Amino acid sequence: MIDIQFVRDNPELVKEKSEQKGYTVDVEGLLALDEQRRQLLTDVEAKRAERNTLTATMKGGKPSPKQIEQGKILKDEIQTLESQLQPIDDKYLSLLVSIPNPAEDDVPPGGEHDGQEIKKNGTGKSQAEDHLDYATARDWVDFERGAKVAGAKFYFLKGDLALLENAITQFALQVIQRHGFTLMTVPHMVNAKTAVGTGFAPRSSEQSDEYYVEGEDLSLIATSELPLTGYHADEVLDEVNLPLLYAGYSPCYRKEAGTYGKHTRGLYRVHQFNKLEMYVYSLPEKSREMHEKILKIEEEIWQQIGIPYRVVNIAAGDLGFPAAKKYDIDYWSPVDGKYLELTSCSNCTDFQARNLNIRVRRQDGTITPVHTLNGTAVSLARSLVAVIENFQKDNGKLEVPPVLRLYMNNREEI
RNA sequence: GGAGAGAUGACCGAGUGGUUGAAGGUACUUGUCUUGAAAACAAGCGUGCCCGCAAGGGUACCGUGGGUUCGAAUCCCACUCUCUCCGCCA
Repeated sequence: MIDIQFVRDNPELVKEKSEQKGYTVDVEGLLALDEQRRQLLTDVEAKRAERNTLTATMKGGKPSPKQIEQGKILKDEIQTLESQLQPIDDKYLSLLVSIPNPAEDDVPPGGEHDGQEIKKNGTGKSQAEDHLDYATARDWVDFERGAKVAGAKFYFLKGDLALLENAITQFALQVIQRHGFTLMTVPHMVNAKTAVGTGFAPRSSEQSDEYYVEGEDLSLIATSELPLTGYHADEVLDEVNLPLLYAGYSPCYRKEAGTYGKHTRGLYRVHQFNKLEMYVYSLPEKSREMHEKILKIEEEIWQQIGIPYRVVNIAAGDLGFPAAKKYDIDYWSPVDGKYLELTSCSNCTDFQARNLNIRVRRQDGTITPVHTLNGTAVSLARSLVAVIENFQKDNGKLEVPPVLRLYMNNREEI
């Protein structure tokens, strides 16, 4: 959630920034409730102070009937005030959490198509065979049987393609380990508190992309960002230990409801895929720098594998609720003749940390929310699409990118 | 899944209705002593929110949520988690 003090100090800016992200928020309503809430809180606390003073006079001895009578009156008054405060408090909180994290000033305005290309690397081929036809012909992927055992958009990877997935994972893991990330396996389900705190839609929401476990307070994770954010919930971290660099490896489960019409063929958009994720807990003043660093690591991975790509500074309207800034890396698709999203990294500033009460004790003794960042190292199903499209050889084989051969029994092609 | 025990501050650990935000200890910070360190001694040492320019004041918090009471860490109810034993099991 956003800092209420920031809203009090910058009501117009908050409104503007929210609209820029595509959210209509009731800032005036929030501030009015904030005002009411503080007034009532002051009243309640004054009454409680009265009660505390009264009970202090009754310590030990037997209270007189008169004292008890006075206590009963105070009790009623407190209850009345509290019952007035409760609904205001609830409404106040629901309005507060409806405000998205404002985009940073260097985020371009606009929506999905307004991202700003800030870099291009490598030149791609002009054409290639569609990855699904290519992989199916070689018996590397089986969507039909995936549908049989689970449903549409589920799949089996087989043989060399499954091995290639493993190779990409291993390679990426080596890269990020060199940069200081600690590998973690994580729970593949999280409770509502963690999911909502991370910024994912609550169970009741229509637009939720998560799978829920019936009868349990659990949802399947859409990314290891969820458990990795919850990992330090309700903790006060020590400044000397920051930044904390975690690498989460897990399957990601997504309903992908409402994505029809988007690029959906084959492995590009599926209900389940494995992902190696970088996650960072950072000092507030270091988070922008960390964000650039995560981007550099992602670039390093794709440069070394040899995939042509571009980097896009995502526009405000396409950022998502908790992110203040996001970079996507889009790979060159010779099949579609354009760039398609491959990875992304976000700076969520103190937004998730506020929700989940994750703070840092500074050297000077003050305590403040940390900043959290996440970035894809490799998102597997999609990485396979990028490699298949960009490494087809004339002899009908798929070249194994040189840096991956170490993890593929030194094979040069498959 | 069954039975039992438990959950208190950074940590250990007292506390079963009334100066308890919480004894005592450890750790930490500062000071005295010391050539320096250790030891010893002294002082300090939770978080959120509200009011206040500040100094400071108020309030809440002893797993979570309800309840009883003039008053709850302490009594009652529900839930969550941890530990031990049994069962099951990769």
